[in-house]
Amino acid sequence: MTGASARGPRAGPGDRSMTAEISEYDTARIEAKWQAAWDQADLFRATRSAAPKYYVLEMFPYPSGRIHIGHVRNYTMGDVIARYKMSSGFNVLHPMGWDAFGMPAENAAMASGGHPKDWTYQNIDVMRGQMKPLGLSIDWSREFATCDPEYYGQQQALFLDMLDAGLVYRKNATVNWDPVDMTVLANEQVENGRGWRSGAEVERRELTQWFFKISDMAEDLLDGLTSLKDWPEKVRLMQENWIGKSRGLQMIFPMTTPVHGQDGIEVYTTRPDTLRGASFIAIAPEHPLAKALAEDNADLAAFAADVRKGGTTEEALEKAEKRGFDTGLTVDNPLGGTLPVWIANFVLMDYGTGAIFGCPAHDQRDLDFARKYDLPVIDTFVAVQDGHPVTTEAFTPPKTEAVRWLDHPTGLDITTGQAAIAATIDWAEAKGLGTGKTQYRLRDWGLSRQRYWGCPIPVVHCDACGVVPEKKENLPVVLPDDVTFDVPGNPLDRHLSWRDTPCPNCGKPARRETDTMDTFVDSSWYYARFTAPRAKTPTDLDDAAYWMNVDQYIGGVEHAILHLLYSRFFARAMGKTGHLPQGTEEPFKALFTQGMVTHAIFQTRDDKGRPVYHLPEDVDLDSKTVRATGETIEIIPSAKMSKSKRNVVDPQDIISSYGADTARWFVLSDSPPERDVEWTASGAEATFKHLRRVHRLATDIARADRAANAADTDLARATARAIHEVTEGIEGFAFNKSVAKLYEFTNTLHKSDAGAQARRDAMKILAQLMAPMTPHLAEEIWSMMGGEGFVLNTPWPKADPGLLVEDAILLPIQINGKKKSELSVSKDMPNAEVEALVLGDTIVQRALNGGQPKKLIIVPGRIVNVVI
RNA sequence: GCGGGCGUGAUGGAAUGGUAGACAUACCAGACUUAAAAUCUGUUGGGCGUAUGCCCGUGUGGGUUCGACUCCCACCGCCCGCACCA
Repeated sequence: MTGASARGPRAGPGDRSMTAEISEYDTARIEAKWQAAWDQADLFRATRSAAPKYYVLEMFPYPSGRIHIGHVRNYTMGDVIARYKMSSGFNVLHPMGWDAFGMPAENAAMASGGHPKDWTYQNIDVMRGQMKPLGLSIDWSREFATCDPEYYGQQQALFLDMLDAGLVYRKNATVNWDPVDMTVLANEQVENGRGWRSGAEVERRELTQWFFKISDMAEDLLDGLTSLKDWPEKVRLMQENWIGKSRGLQMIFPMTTPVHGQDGIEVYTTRPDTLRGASFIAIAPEHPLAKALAEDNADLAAFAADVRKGGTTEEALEKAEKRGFDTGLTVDNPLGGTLPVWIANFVLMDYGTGAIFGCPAHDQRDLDFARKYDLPVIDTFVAVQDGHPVTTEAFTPPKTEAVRWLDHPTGLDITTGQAAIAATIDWAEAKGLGTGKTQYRLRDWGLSRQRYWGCPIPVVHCDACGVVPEKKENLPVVLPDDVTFDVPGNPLDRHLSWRDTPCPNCGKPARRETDTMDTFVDSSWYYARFTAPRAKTPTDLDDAAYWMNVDQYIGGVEHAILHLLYSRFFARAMGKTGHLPQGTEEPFKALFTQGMVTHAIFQTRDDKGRPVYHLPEDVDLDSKTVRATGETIEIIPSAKMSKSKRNVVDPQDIISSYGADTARWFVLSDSPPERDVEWTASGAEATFKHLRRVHRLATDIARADRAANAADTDLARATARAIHEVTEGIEGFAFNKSVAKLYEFTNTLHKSDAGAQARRDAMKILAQLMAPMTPHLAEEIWSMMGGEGFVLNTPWPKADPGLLVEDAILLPIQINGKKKSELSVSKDMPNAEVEALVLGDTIVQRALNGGQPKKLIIVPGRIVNVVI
């Protein structure tokens, strides 16, 4: 009997309606049915009990308006983990919320009227409505948006406690200022030195702003990275570089003639070993000395103002030429002689001391500067072999490479930069010239935004008392609703009845702070809030102690630095202010960064050669033409989805044509989760067909009636292997491999000649294994097979170890490392017997041609290699 | 410039020192059909050969090893992150 003939009766035209009723894979009906059943059973509510917990979290979305297929991939991955852990006996916390403050809401209000609040909450409703049909195992009872006063009020409480603990302060800082929109712009909002909305030339302006003291924790944040074993190496490295620890020397060059009360310039350098090569001092245009000099030097003031224009973007800085202004002042060089003091556009005020010594021979920037302004170039070391003086390229070998030192103050001859630096710091400290100092590139986190749609900073400015924290009982400081966006600038500044308020300290008239918080603040502690989203304090320590930390965090790699670093800072800050228990300093135990969903772009060109984009449904892929016009299309594969390129796939369309399970299965299949996955119409279609095949197979198996037979054991073995391999794939975040194994197992089951009961048992296991990926279909099959309760509540299957080991194995035989033959042997056959069988193999004998092998390597149970 | 990653059939990918190409897509062929679709079955890395078979093949060149997609060195190409950080 063949597998094919054993399948149930095929539906002929006559009995079509009957068959349709029983066996049709009706996704709309099946998915709605099971989602309702889960809701009814309140299956996803996270509850505390004696059982172990598992907290799985996907980065919450910004409510931009519609969900994207990329969101589907992100949440499906989390859902696979969540459902797998639920079936494995864990209390699972799998919440969802909205990162709801931010500029797009205000921009929408400016562009088309309306209110940011309405825009945001409407978007949330739409997106929640799009997410629910996906059948995610989310505890919706914990949902919140960061723009809920209930949430941001607690954030204000947190802010006040951090202020109290000295973790927040105010200082002047240079920012990108858009003079038309009258607001501070983030670096990424500056394009070619112009504001991205207004097109106005951006200025660098100094404003008093609020800062979190993240730099205080630089060392701890760096240290903590080593414990994050389940984070991608890449992300840890990016954070390490961002923190940017360096060791150097801080020293003062005395002014030859003190001016404006300054008798020295303090300099920081990581290359004190090149001190002898110093040929000038360069200070930042914002350096106090430069500012003092500018007061009575119009040319200098003009230079500083000119340099300040053009923003602080990377591109602007990269293109900027090295420019300097000679102050005419000099400092004394401790090694003898004097050095001229210049103001230079490439020296940053907020790193180190805002002043450097220039060593043109061993720094390309300094060399460019020296050549331009005709300053000396002094070699301090040369290559050990054929060393030659620096001409047009600075000599900057790795610090680990040994070089020959010329007339070094510490008397060094041949040694590495590393060793020379250490020696010079010791030497300088002994001579009292300076002190060794550790610097971090990480700067304090400026959180002030001159914006309406953000969390108000809960302080009041009083003429008498200064900056006064709002009283906790007055929280939340709620955003006023009656604002307009028809005038540039921050509406809070213009809203007098909101802005003017009595001082919480003395009661006299005072003004509220009108800056709001950076939206990164909102997302820096939401994971903690999810453990007790309705608590009257930022967190509930008992709940936090049970649920924290996040066991698996999943999101885009674009948040590798800022969001994840800020969250790590906040977890520490919340610990210090008593809002999180011990052991939560690293809030995300494991991190997974998933790839994007991409889609081909179909384009033609207009008569001017500009690209014209076409929707996938408008092109014919066989002939590679546009259906309507017959023009030949260019296909750009694997491009990031973008509305303007017309290659966006709307999850809702997919769900309505194929169902949620198809969308979920597709985004998990083929590509490894960390890599991009290409959405193709044929792939989606094929996925649907496969699920329909599984459904039909289940229908057939439910009806079939065949006696137990010898094939039952084979099927049991295949089942055990499937359990083992699918589980391994899920545990190892290789969902594509689990999907492949499920295909394979389905094919095996389909072709199996096993008896009805054996096939039913295998089908039940298949339903269990598919459940994390395609939960609706899995529940449907589970119930068709007579399974009890929900498949989700059924303990995850365990592979019988006895069935995983094969008694007889096919042992490959290699000749000189190439597979030429194979041998069927029992798994634990002694090597001597294997050797005899190998040597008796006809192909081996032919190759040996009567001779003896040079060597015979037997790897028991794996392979044999005959070396001739 | 600095740091990191990747390179395997027509395509997405599998194999992390042991049978390269699992699984899927696409293509082709066959069955069913008046026909098409759907469904089912099968083939498909390249070359030589009637064939048992043989040779080549994981970006390129070299090395280590009985054995290399996998480890090491050099190069080429692509991608990502950071960057006047002294």
